[in-house]
Amino acid sequence: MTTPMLTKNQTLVFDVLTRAEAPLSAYTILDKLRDQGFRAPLQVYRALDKLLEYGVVHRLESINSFVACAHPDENCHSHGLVAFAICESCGQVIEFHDHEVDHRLMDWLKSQKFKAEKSTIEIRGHCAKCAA
Amino acid sequence: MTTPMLTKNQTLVFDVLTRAEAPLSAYTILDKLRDQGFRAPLQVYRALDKLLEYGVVHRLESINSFVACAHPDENCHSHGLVAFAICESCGQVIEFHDHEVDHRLMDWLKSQKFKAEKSTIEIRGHCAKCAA
DNA sequence: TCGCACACGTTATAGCATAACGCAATTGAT
DNA sequence: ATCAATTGCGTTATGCTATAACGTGTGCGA
Repeated sequence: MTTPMLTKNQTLVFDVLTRAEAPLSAYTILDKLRDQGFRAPLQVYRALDKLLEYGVVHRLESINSFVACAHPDENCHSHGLVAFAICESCGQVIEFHDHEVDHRLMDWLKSQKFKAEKSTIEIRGHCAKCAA
Repeated sequence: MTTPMLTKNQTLVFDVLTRAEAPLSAYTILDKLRDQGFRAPLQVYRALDKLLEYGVVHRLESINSFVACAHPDENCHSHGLVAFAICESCGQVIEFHDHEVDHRLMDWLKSQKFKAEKSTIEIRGHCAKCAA
């Protein structure tokens, strides 16, 4: 799937996420876009839904927040599983992909005849800088 | 760490989770315990916090729910990472542990000098029965 | 017996997410 | 040209998830 042209709201939300240094909650995004005319959470959530669908934004389930994909040009959906390391001090997120982990998980799921659809792999802790 | 004696509220919450066939939200637990005198969310959350600390209950971040550990007798915290396959039809959860995946993830984190503290691995999809 | 730690109860509030309505613009088939 | 279907948008209201802040009671060691 190739990413279609983004609408005005989608672009605004995506830009905010791209500029952010750390994941943002939907309500934080809303606040940052009030000057651009955003009034209600739904405006943010609707844009996010699409951006997630296009694979240019990721949702971090463990912190109810959203980040721009680390490589929005390629299509993240085709990379297999995505994992995240989230620093609890500075908020920074490192996104990574590991085929070994993918295969191993997929094999296990297969052995259970479990049809995987969505996956969440999130490690919380402290990044190199903050752990010092 | 060995699990200490559970308090009354902790026992009530743990029993509800143990009897449940699927993960429960905190508010669902609350409703199930109204007859036992529960009135407020905090009673549930406080018990859950302890049960999570003891490792006899897991939190499923991607669905804001809680499940009893699949093997509460051993100590789950010493098993390395825990992963879950969550069926979106029947709600059933399969808990599993894979050292290969652990190592692989841990190696990667190490290479980034990232100090891991908590991990979340959750796969949503359809179980063997429901995928048919 | 004083002080501390801990579980508990209650009220209030904060934070995250979606339902349901209606309008406007676009597209594309008839 | 026109109608129907689709999609995005705006608004109000509501529901679900989680915690803050206060106070009470109980047990236990110094």
